[in-house]
Amino acid sequence: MAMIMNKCTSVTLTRKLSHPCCFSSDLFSLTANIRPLYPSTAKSFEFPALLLTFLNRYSVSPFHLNNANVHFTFDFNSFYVSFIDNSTHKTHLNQIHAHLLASGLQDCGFLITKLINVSCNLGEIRYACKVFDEFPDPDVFLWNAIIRGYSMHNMFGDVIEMYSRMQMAGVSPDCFTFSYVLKACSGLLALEMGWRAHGQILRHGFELDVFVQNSLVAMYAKCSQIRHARMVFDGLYDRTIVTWTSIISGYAQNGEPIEALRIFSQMRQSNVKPDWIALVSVLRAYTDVEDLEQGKSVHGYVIKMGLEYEPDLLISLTAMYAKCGQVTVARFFFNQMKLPNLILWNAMISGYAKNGYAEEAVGLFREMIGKNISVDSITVRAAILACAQVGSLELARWMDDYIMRSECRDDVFVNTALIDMYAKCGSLDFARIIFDRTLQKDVVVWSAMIVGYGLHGQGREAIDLYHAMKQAGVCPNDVTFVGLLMACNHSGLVEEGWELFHRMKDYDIEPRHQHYACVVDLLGRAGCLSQAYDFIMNMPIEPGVSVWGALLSACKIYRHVTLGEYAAEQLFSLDPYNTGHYVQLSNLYASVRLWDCVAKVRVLMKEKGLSKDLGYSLIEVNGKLQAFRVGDKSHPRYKEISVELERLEKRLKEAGFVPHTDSVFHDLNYEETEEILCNHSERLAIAYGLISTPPGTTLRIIKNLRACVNCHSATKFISKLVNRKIVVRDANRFHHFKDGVCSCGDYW
DNA sequence: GTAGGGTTAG
Repeated sequence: MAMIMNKCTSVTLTRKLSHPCCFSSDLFSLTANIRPLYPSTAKSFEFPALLLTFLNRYSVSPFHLNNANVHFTFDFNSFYVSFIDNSTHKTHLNQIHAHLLASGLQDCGFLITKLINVSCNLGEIRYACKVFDEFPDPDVFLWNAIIRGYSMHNMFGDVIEMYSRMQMAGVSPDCFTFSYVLKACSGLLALEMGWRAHGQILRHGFELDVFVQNSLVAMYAKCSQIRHARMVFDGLYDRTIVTWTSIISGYAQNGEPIEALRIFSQMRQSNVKPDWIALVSVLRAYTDVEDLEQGKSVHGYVIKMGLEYEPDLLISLTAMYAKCGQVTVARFFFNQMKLPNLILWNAMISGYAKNGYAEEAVGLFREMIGKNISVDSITVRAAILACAQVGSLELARWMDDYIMRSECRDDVFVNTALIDMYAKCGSLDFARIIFDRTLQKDVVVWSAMIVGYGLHGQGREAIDLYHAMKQAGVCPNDVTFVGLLMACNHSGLVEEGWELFHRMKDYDIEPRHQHYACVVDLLGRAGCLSQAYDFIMNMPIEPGVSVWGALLSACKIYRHVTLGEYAAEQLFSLDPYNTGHYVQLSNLYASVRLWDCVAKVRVLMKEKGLSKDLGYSLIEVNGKLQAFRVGDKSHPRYKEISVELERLEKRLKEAGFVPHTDSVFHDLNYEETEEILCNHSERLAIAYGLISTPPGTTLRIIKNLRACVNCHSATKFISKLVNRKIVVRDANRFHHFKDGVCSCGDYW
């Protein structure tokens, strides 16, 4: 065997190999000959395997080796490339690096570039940096390699820093550099930087590069500049699936799912076939608009394309089903997943929470914690939303306690959700504690607290907070005013509410349906029904369900049948399948004893296949929620409850309580009516609360419907008779009963 | 060696 050194970059090997069977041992001897040249590397690598790869590259088969004198050039660069490519650890790279330096190859930039790329692939970004810094005069490839390393590890700040160092070093960027830089701008939401990069791209003449173009579209979309993204997109002649996906997801991310879907159909017309990432974006848009049918058809397409095993696409499908209310289907997918990732957990939990499956949401959240799966602020927010729905203060306390010990404790979004949760679970005091300890309160934090006060009918506190908010230099928004107007309504501050409504224009806030509905409610509460009607007629926007609903409520309170009928007509045409409107009208008729009309409404409902929602009340005792339905006798302690109920009834009568009979749905005779009223679920819950808690304990009740006049009146009496605070959350708001009065001032 | 995706939403 002969070995001729050809300077430092290659050797030529000539060898006559004797026998077919000896191939591996021949390789071994070959190795043995090379080894002294490279003592350090030879020790650490699977040298023969590498050499075999190498021989293949030069089309030297074992056959050749066995039958002829083999004569080939051993190229050192390729040799190093093989070594670098096959490295699996930093120590390998370090040896090669040392060897390169020792062989005088340190100037061979492309090998160092390779070394840096592989280091970065192995996650050794610090090491890559060290190698980079030791290289005397890096070219654009080397700069790109180190920038790529930072980019692939989402270290976008470092990408930008290296980019500016590169510019200072006087090295011109290329298309690759700009792809990385734009991606970093997207990641950092650094629009200013993105603008500058765009300018430089034009100056360098890279605006026609498809990668650069796609990166620009994505950057503008991520930085909420969807119009600019669109301008770039519209200017493109060649659009790849990546371009289309960027603009589609851009619209979806910027809250314009309809436009996203419009562009998707354009894409289909251009005969561009979607891949799984494109479908993920499309699914997101259908998820946002909660279009189950279209979502399902995407699912069909996924199956047709054979993409149903793409894990991340399955996650999007699960999220779509969960958000569109198909939680059982979603759960099926969820269960199929071997190792659900955080996004999937979040999609499932928020799907449950959003669709009223609060128990399931909380259960899944507990499961995550039990399994030590790390959660993020999105998980926590979905769980908080579920707790707010459940309405259990005990559960709310548990959630709060968990968050205090987690990394989310200073997250503004999480704290806002906590304020909302406590308010909805009946405790403004705890809501206020969260509010007070939230640093850097933004307008939404202030608004959440104001809405909380509104929910509980504490109008004065809401208005005080509004002034404090302005004092703190925070500008109110439309939600703030919804909270304020609601607060005024719920506590009878008619003048103040009217005044606040007119302050909205000082902040350039266009009133929306909710604001108008609040004003109608305010006027209605004051008994100014014709003013309320005029106000509606002069609205600059078409009055919607909430506005007519407010008018109908007021008509019911003041027994104004003709106006009430008019409002109901509007409601029936806008929202024909909402049972509540029919019940309201029926109650209005009942209040003036127009039993024929009550019957007519009942027939109307029957024709439309509607039935009155079953009322139920929940009461929390020792952290457990107990449900009571109207006339429910299934409770294990029903006997005791009914004894207590009778006792209460007797005491109520003695105290001079006269049942109101006009709020019932049926035109029954007096005795029957009274009995049904007595069994109203709220009363059952109170009776149970009284027998299962020590004297003086506040009773907390949650109802699914609005409070009825009779129960409301009775609960006022009871609060005085038994000397208890009773907090009732109905479908609309909170009632705090104490000493015979309710915080709502008898208007709700 | 470059570009595109998902979970929340007061």
